[in-house]
Amino acid sequence: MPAATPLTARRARTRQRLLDAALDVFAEEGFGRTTVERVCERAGFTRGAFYSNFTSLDELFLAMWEQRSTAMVDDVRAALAGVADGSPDDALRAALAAIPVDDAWYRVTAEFTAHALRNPALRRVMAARERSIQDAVLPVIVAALARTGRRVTDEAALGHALVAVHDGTTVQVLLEPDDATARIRREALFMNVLHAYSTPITADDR
Amino acid sequence: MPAATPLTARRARTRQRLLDAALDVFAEEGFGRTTVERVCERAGFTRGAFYSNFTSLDELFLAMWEQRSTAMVDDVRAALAGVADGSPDDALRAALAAIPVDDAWYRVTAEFTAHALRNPALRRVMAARERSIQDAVLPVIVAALARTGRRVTDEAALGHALVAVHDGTTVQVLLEPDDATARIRREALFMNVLHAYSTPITADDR
DNA sequence: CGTATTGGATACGTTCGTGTATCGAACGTT
DNA sequence: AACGTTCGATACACGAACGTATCCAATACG
Repeated sequence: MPAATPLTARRARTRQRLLDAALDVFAEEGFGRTTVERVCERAGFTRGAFYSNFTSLDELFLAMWEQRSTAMVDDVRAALAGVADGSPDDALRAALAAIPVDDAWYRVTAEFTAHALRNPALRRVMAARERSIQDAVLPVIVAALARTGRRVTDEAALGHALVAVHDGTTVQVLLEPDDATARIRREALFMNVLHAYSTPITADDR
Repeated sequence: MPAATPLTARRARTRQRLLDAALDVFAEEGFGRTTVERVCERAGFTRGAFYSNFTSLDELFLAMWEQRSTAMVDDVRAALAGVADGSPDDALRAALAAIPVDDAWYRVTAEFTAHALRNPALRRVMAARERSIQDAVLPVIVAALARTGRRVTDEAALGHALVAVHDGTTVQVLLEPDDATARIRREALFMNVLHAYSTPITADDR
């Protein structure tokens, strides 16, 4: 008889269904307009189920966000790791182009970020995520660049630049759903930034 | 006796007070959690005043947003126009660094953008703003670059890249309030992008 | 200076979401 | 197979925000 939460299989299932529903509803209704009731009905439960699994909507959101956030980082990391020892620039460009542009996830993240700016504790959560993105993605980028014969000059600066470009261009792509130009410009900007923050390794280096 | 809205001086004053209050409250409470009541009490009115000036909270928000948005664009344009015929790179860099990073405005815009992705009409509003930014800012940038001896290769691409970098780095600066590094990185990235999308004009050009 | 009109305040009924307290049913353990 | 435990449903009381309908006061106009 565990003291806090037994966490049986059944419990885990409904918890996950609530988490999944949360992403959908938060994306559809918006961060501030989301209610406990709608999340529950989306998950096929009543509020009773919710209150026996979470204590507040904030708690549910945070749990959902952490889960999805780490999953996203893993996805990106995997996509970039796949570059391996292929052809030079094009493989890298293709890998960057494969980074998913997810409508629902963007909305949730953007609104949560805005919200986090009001709350020191949440701001720390966002800062931590930024760090974990850097930690997970940068090594892979550096390695991929090395395979194309380039050495990164300032890793931290490159990391932040890539995140900024990613975030900034994601909106543009989403706002122009049927304009392929946006995606192309995005990829080009990614490559330009990679280029700006690295130098070719020549034979006489070092 | 005008048919629609007489728009007397008194009316205009309370309208403006409501618009000003709207920015504050939307920034503080968030897009979804903002209520008519709070906006009114912030402006020093009751709901009666509101409903005799606007028909819905959405209408108030849009009016406020258009007003502020064009004001912001004008500010940026003015800041960049000031580069005039000064010293080369540094003046441009200083001008870019002077672009305001406004906490409240960022929150409002970010949340509104997320919301606009759900509504075709609003999405068009955002797209129009993007265009007006390009139209207002690009010529000034191109001119400033020309004074430093550089010619822009792809104006549209540069415009979108600058907006993306602006948006992406603004969050980073706001999330790290007391870290000067973020601002410096921001400026550096701006300059790198300007550099990537332009070439030096040499004597043998053309 | 007086009167008509407009702008904003007050009062009201309604809807919607919340959180708690209670109850019934599915689970798994021996 | 029976029984105790846990999970989720149902019922309830409360509060918040909305939008309208009505009323009083400030303003503009003759």
